Amino acid sequence: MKPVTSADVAREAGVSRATVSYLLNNTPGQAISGATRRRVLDAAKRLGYTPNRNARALRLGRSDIVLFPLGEASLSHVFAHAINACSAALNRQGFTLVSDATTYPSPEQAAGAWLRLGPAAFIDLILPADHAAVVQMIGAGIARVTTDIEVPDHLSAMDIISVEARKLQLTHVIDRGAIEVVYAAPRAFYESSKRALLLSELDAVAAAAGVRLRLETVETTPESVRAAAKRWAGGTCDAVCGYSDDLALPILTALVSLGVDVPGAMMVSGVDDIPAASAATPAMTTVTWSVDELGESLAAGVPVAVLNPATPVRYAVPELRVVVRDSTDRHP
Amino acid sequence: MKPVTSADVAREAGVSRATVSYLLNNTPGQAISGATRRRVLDAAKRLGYTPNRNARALRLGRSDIVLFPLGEASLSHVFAHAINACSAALNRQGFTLVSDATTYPSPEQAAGAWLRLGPAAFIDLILPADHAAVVQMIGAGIARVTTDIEVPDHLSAMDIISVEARKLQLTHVIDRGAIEVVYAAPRAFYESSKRALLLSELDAVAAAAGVRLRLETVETTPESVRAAAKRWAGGTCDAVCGYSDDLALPILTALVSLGVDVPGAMMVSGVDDIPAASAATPAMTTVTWSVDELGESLAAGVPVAVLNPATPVRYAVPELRVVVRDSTDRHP
DNA sequence: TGGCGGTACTTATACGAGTAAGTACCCTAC
DNA sequence: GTAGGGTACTTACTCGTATAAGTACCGCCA
Repeated sequence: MKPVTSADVAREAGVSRATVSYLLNNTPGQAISGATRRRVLDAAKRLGYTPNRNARALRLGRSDIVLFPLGEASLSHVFAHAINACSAALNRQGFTLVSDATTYPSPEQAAGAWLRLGPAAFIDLILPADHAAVVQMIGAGIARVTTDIEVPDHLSAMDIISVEARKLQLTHVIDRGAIEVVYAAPRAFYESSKRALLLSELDAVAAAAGVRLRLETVETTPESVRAAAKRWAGGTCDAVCGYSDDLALPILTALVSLGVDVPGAMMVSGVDDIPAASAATPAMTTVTWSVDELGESLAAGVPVAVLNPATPVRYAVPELRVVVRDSTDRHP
Repeated sequence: MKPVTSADVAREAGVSRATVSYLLNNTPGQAISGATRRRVLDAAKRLGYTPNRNARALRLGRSDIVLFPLGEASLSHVFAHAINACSAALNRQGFTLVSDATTYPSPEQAAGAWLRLGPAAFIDLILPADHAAVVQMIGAGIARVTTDIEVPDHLSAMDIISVEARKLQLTHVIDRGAIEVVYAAPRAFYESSKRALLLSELDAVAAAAGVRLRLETVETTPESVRAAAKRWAGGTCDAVCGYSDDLALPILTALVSLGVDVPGAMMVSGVDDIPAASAATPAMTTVTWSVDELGESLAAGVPVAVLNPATPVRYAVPELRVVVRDSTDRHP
């Protein structure tokens, strides 16, 4: 069964291909009689005509694909919702959002795969500006939609947002009266390039508040978490900030099972707002951001960017906020 | 800056476009001299030539895009890894895997977006066979790669896998000596179409083992989880199976904080193996499946399917397995 | 010396859409 | 009665690639 082309529709309706095209795209400045219009629309529907995407993209010189590289962030609930909102908005405008959850072995391979996809635009949230793929895509005339955040070399906007989230997380426990705070993160983080920035920013927050901040390496394993919890239970610190909910939640349950009073003796908070955080005992405080807003503003930026690929379109990132729950519910 | 076409390369190398095309695709049965080969390759590299994806797809009648609709499953860690494995394998074969994490308001809208994307093949794991999008895509000649699982109407292969996972979960606690089991799931599940199948299958497992099985509605909220935990703590059941780790983990911590001995007095298990499950106190038993295998076999199916879109390619689903941890570590 | 076969190309066409430019017809106004 | 202008179309070309069919040249053998 051959796909139906506009020529088939034209033949069926007894008109030329041009008429079909003008009509279906309702091109301005083209007069088409009511009778013809009806015949053509009827034929198109009867044959089940769908325009060939590749032919159209070839002719117009651009596709309707918008690429959203996700990288490691793919696992986040926050992102999943942002993508939904963004995709819905883009569909309304005739674009197709493609989110790529693949983590490529090298920037070059990512660039290859993404260029092959031939998107009209890409959303740059998790990529550093000097990433090989970004450079190549801009070179290929693909429109870039990015944040209005000032981003240093080798870092992505997401890295900056991520740092801001952790600053907010720390500020929150300090506001709630923490005097000595432990910051717990997995080794993988301490070895990543984002480390330096986050550490200096956190130190600055702690110093400004006159609070003692200690960094510790804790893995998402029962042994590591339990050993850490035992240390802290016998120590002097009064708040633990986990690098993510995935880490903070086990820490919370380990402390509770050791008989530590949370939040009375020790506050615990995470980042991400995974579903299990809200229902934990005690419910865990975490940091999140309003994502529908993000999806909408991403989508809004795309048509603008596509019409003028040379200048990147920048959108505002929605504000981060602390979801205050029992695990830090202590009044200073 | 105009994109470089094969005509540009041909002019630069002083040959015809056909020669460039034959050479770059190393078409069998075409003789090209060493000198020409070098000139063309050199020109292509110097100009930075990349074939226009849309033109190629138009000419060949198929694109190199493979679509993987994710739906609600997008949140699962298991999937994220399967996608990575699959994408890597497909890249090696010249395809681009596009995973769509969007949850569309209607099957028709999903169909629209996916057809616009114009994939050569799609991976059917989360879609029911009678889904409007599946029907339309097959009608459009898009190759379908699917599992060898027998799937009833209105259900997807993922639904079946999901049921098998829960059967395994239940079987495990029964093997460990459970006598009276509570199955906890959110209201959303009980209202979904998968409900009937899962419930009858679970009942069959319980009946065969002579075990009492009770179904309860529990939401992922602190109130709901705590109320349920309190009920069970004062009751007679000795195992709780949560519909997902997101639900089971809060249940586990709520029981522990009520002083219930897990697994001594009550076993707890989930499904998905989220990171926090492994590090919880006690570490939580869950069900997962080996995903690299899945990614590989999906990828292997694609080239076959693309060459012969009429007959769907079926791949075997990797086996589910219980990740046994402390929360069910009791010997019968 | 003419024909055959191989090498190394080129010419020409198709894929399916969008759109500028042309044409045929009718109606109105001078 | 014909020039002008609108309506309702059609013709013809274009996008960048793949490939069937053609051509030109060389060497070899009968």
